[in-house]
Amino acid sequence: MVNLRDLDIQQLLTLRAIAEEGSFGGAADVLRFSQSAVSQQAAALEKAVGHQLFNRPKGPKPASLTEAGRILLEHAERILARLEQAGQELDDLAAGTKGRVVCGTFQSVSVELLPTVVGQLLLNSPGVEVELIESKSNAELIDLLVSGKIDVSFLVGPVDDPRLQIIELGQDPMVLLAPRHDEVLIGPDPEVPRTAVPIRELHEQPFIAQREESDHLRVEASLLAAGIKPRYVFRTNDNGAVQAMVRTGAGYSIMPKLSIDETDPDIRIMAFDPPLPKRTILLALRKSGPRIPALQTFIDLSISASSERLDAMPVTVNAMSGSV
Amino acid sequence: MVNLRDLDIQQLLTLRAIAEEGSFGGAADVLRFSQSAVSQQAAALEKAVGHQLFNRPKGPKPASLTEAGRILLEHAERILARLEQAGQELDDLAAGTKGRVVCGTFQSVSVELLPTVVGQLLLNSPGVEVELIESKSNAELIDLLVSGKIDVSFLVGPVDDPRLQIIELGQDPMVLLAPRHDEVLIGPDPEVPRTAVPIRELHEQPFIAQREESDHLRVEASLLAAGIKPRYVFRTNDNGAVQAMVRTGAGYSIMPKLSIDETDPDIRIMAFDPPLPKRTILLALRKSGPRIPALQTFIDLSISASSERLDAMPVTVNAMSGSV
DNA sequence: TCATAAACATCGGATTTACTTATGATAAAA
DNA sequence: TTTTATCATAAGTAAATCCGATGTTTATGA
Repeated sequence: MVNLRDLDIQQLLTLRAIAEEGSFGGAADVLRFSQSAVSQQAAALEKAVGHQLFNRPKGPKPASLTEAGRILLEHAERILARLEQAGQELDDLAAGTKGRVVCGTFQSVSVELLPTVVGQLLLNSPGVEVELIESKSNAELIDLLVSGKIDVSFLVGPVDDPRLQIIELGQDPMVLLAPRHDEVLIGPDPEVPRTAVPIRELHEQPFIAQREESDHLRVEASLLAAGIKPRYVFRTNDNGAVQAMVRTGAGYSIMPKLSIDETDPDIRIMAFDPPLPKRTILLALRKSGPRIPALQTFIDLSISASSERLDAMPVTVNAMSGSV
Repeated sequence: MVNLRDLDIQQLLTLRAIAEEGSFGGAADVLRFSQSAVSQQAAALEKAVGHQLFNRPKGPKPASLTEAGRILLEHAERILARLEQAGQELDDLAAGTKGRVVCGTFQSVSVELLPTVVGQLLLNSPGVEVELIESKSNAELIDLLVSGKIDVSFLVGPVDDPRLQIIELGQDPMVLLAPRHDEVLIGPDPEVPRTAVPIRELHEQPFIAQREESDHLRVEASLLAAGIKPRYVFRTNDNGAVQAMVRTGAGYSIMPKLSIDETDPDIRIMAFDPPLPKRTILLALRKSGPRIPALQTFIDLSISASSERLDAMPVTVNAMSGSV
């Protein structure tokens, strides 16, 4: 049996060239080798496959393939074509028109930000595949990222991992969801509804809460610190359910703005006075390793989509001194 | 763009092994290389394709493929599979269960001898292809044979070409075709028809002749030498037409026995007294070059079929002294 | 018939490639 | 901190590969 390791792509190229040119010397010319080299390659190939591949009529007559040579050539053509194709696809990858991006995400990002990004990406590069892996846990996403199972991930800040490159996309404020025609928190003049609600008015009001979400725990802590204790009338993890409950007037809810379906006409969104702490939304990548262009496009689109949907990051002293 | 010549089948095997084993060291073990060799091969492959193919997490963590690596691996799998297949087909070729035999032939052989041979060959080796190239000219068949366009050819002897190996299959006698119920040449007693006709009785008899066939020219010369001049009433090159004309009683014909459809019930076949010179039927092959097993089978079957359908070769003095 | 040309094989030598072994570097795990 | 499991790198050597020159064979043409 033939041992694959003894074969060589150069030998297949030579086989093809000899078949096309009809002579060793001709093949040598197109391959930019000496005739001697082609002769030696041909001999080596024959030795490797254990069959005579070429008829070598003595004297000034053209060489031709034996039956074994024809069989091998057929396969060689396919193999060389596939190598070409592989090269082409790698080129496409480099050009950003092909590739697969596996992205870690969590619910509030999945609702609107991510669909926008993915939609724009696929619009311009139909050859690109995007796979999403959703998780509630920052830590799990970081693990997947570091281990290479995903290429990029949205995270909730702060994150400080030396293995990761962090891009701060912006801040996602917590907002109050109220029914459209609510009369309690909307302010004295229904014609000019308030855009911010004093948080002390929330005391003892009925609330729909997310269950065990870290966001929610942080919010609760903030309210408690201000001496405010909401009254929870329902708990669920389903964002849509929360929104539906609010719509019916069963209670209010406090949610990250990103999670909300802002097209819902029966819902009013209001800020807080004073504002609750905002979540920082991050995009994280491995520091090392290749970054395919499609991924870079994904990152760029994420940044631009965030600038429209998230609050800007607060300016830090360091950032200020960095410019000038 | 990737230069195919820089790629190497060993590198593809290594790529696959690394992907399967999840580590360079593991791949080295299954490939029976040192870890260093695998590392160098991986680096060389990456350089050749111009993309990083492996994620190499520092420390004791498994290596994985990058997107480029996955793309290349997909193609590598196909390429390796095709190499396997090529090896398998070459093995089949060596075993005689696959291959293509291109055979030169001429009409009288094509009628019955060849179908028998081909039928038996395909019965035992369905993977074998047989292609027939028919020509009237011995010289043309020899050219095709020497130039490698055909692998083997039936010829009419004598042939003495130093480039060819000649196998004498047997002798094909010339026979007289008469209508079944002929009353002229069949002899005095219709119940006991003669099997041989004295050639002098052919003088001035009506004959159907083949046009310009070298066989026929030889026959005519023999008859003329004996002072016999047939009367030609029809000439055609179509054997079937000749036989049909004879059947209707339009005339007799002299044909090589091999060309005749002996199953025709309306035709009587008779020898000559004295016999006309017989044609020697040969099988010719190139002296040099590989002979695939399917071809050898073809040769063997041709010899055995000929021994049933042709007269044995006359024993020569040389052949006699050769034995004992 | 003899020289020429066209084809492939082979030899010898230089260069390049591709292993192996040994060692280094890194980070997780113990 | 030490150990362990990774991969990378360096140095040396064995092998492969290529070129140039030359040899062999056969058809062609003078």
